[in-house]
Amino acid sequence: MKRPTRAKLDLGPLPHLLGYALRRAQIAVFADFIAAFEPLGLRPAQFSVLLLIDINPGCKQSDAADALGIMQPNFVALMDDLERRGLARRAPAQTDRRSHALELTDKGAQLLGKARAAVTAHEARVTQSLDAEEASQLFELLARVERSLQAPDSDS
Amino acid sequence: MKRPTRAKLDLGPLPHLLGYALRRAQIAVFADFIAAFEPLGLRPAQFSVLLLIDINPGCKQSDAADALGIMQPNFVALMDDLERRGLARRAPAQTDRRSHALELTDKGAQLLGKARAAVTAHEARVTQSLDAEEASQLFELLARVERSLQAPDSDS
DNA sequence: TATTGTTATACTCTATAACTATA
DNA sequence: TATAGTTATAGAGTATAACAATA
Repeated sequence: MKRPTRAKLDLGPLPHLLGYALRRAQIAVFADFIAAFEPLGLRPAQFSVLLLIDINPGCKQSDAADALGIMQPNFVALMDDLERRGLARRAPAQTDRRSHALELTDKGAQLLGKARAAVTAHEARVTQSLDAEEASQLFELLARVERSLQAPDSDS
Repeated sequence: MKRPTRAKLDLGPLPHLLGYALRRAQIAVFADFIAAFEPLGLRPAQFSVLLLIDINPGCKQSDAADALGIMQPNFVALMDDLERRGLARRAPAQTDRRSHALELTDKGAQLLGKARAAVTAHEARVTQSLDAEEASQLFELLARVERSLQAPDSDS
């Protein structure tokens, strides 16, 4: 029972800074996600790529990276791994010989099925403390914060 | 004016996953913070350490790391940098010759003054799309989500 | 024996420059 | 001249094991 006797320090205004509160909540939610998806061998980014390809079959690699906010050079290794594991493939694009049309394999579609079930359970856990109205309010406020900071210069 | 002609893909259920929405909002808020604090030479973690030492002068290094959720080995380099820049120091602790009592230098306190002004302006920017009640609601919901995921086993 | 701070290390994520092959 | 994909690389952030000094 011997507790480490760790003194709890005063965090001052930190918990009232939006960035800090967001970071703490995000870390907690991601920890649940990572633990839940570890048996499937999927990290959050890998899951989002499989999902995106399933919804947009044949999409270009650069469009996929752009949609998920992943830089193209970093997306290459991600796709390499999914392809090596037989979950997705780079098919040749019809019109442009430079680009790849991304597709799920049958194995990838099958894994994504399990992932969809896991994500439903995960989502139920991380929103367990919120009723439907509160959850909807939280998403609304998060989207508004993000949108208000996006491209303050709309002329570009 | 020639736009890059980037196709906008369907993100499917991703925006309705709490972890994804949190991550997007957190990245946007941190981008504002990082840009605002770049002139002061402070990253988010460095600012939080200076703030914590100011509020808890003489605190132990391990307590500071624990309070901020930073692992002790990683905190060492953080403190090394702040000490090398003359912003904070490791004073010898009175009762325990193993531990350090963390303190701000005058220079560190002075920089923290500017940082407090910068953080006030930053906070006003990132909450500009929310009224007082909405901001308070957002903090409440974030804290509740985090707390509901913390230590599901309270016996440890 | 356990704790404080430290070193060494490794893995993930992120970011930029430069290359190739196509357009 | 520009784009799609790639390589190489570098920097943060984060994680664990093991050590010396001290309790």
